[in-house]
Amino acid sequence: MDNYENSLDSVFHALADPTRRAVIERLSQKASTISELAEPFNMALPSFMKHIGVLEKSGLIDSKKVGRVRTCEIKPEALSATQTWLDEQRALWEGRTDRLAEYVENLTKEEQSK
Amino acid sequence: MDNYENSLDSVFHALADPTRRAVIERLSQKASTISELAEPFNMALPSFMKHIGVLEKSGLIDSKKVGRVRTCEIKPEALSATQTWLDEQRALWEGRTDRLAEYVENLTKEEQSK
DNA sequence: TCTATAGTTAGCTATATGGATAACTATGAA
DNA sequence: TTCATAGTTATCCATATAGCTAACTATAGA
Repeated sequence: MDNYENSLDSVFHALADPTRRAVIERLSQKASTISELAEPFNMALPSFMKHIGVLEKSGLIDSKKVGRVRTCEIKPEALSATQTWLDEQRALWEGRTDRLAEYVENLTKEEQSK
Repeated sequence: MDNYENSLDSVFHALADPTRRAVIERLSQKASTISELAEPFNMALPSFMKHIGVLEKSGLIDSKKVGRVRTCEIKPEALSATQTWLDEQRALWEGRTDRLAEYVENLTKEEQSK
């Protein structure tokens, strides 16, 4: 199994592309075949397949081929790793004693930039 | 302001690098100068500065220079965008009627791969 | 058995990324 | 006013990424 850091690298990288996020959005709703997933994209199939490969290597999706049809499904556990990391950062930030002062300062800046 | 999709692209991309995540972890605890942030990394300063640039363009951090010292601080709002997206995917997945069956299937697979 | 369907494999290209060094600017301190 | 500190700018390089086309394999259906 990959270590936690490597997995964060590959999961965040996989999510940094709109095509791949759209695939995840589809697969969050239902398992789908390669053709079904590729259909909305104006992209050659081998190009699309690279995105599927990136998602699969990151652990965000899983796929199996039955006959000539490959079906993909999401693996929600992989999303959890990123959520955990993000929650940790937020917890650190929220635990800071200087948080309120900073937050007010940010609000002031936003107000000024309007 | 960039649109939501572009911002997800750049925020996820920014987080897909261990150096940049380490910077975020530090800044979640306290605002710090460039030198302080760069110190733990065995990397030339201009290389490190590129990471700071990526984080700043993504909106994850902010910086201002006073005298010759540049101080960076985290902007936790930018983390929220990714958390929102991830929560949405999880909600979709959790709302599925076939969820339980899939979950059991995954558990079975994990069991087999032990 | 022929043919269409559903992917796959093998290359090619342009651009982006993550690193480096060298040389520079600007500021604080002695 | 000289010197060290803290970044910055300009260039360069190797590798990774995201796209393409062409040609292929394997299977379902007529």
